[in-house]
Amino acid sequence: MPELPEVETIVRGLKSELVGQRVKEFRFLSPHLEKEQLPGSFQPATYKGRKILDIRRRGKMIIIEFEGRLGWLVHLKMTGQLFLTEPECKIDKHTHALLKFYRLKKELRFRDIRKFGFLNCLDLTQIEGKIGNDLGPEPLEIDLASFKRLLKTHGKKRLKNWLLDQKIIAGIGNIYSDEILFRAGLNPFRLAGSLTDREATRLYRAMKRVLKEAIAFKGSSISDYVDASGERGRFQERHQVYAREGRLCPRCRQEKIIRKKINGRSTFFCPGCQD
DNA sequence: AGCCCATCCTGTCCGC
DNA sequence: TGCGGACAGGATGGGC
Repeated sequence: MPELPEVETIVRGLKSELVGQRVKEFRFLSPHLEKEQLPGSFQPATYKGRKILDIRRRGKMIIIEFEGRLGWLVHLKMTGQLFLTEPECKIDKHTHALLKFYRLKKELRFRDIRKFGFLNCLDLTQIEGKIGNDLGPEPLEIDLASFKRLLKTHGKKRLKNWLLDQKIIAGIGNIYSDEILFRAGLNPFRLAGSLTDREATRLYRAMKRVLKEAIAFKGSSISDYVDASGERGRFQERHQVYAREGRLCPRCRQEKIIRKKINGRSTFFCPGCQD
């Protein structure tokens, strides 16, 4: 479900309400998250009485830091949600974990229809190790020269796959890769190493612009995504190509948006003005 | 090395 | 209305 802009929106919302709050209770509501805990994980009871010190994002991962170097490493995958709600609000069968606080009336819930997501209870050192090994740089922090270098070092990959590869750049998913390539006017089948210097600069600027704009609109809500307060995003109204097969291209107004599969993922683009 | 496909799981939508 | 198949924001691993 969520990509960088959605995860960033969730993290900002959670951070503003939860930093400084002390845990009264943490429990799993269904067996699957508990069963998937990695070796060396902490029991939920370990978290009781600890304050939340920080909440941050790395790529599409969410890291919640508790006192005593305890953490949560959360990935929402396709349908995961992490949101605050009133305790009276009904808990359905897709809600898998619950966190209550002493002072805050609202509770934090982890809900995930397809169960692809994870919530791992680990030591901060383990979390940082996992993240450091698996993820490429942040798209909103990388500089132009490093970006161009990455295009060359993974030059045989198609642009679509290059953008989706979390080890190259962390945080972009299927919606934003299409929107970025449209904004840059680049064909998703092009090889990363084939871009001219000017095209590479265009891609870099499109990436920053699309992601920043999407964050300003609080992400895209296609079906399940909601932010930390359960609100939907509005960037889906600004999508130029994603899920707009058959519609007239908003740039050239000549060709229609088409859909092709790349690596099993639906890819939407304009065959006229994306070369 | 990189592409394609299946896989994890549940829900929705579309055509017959 | 029911049923089967395709598809969905992610990531991984096997085969080619």
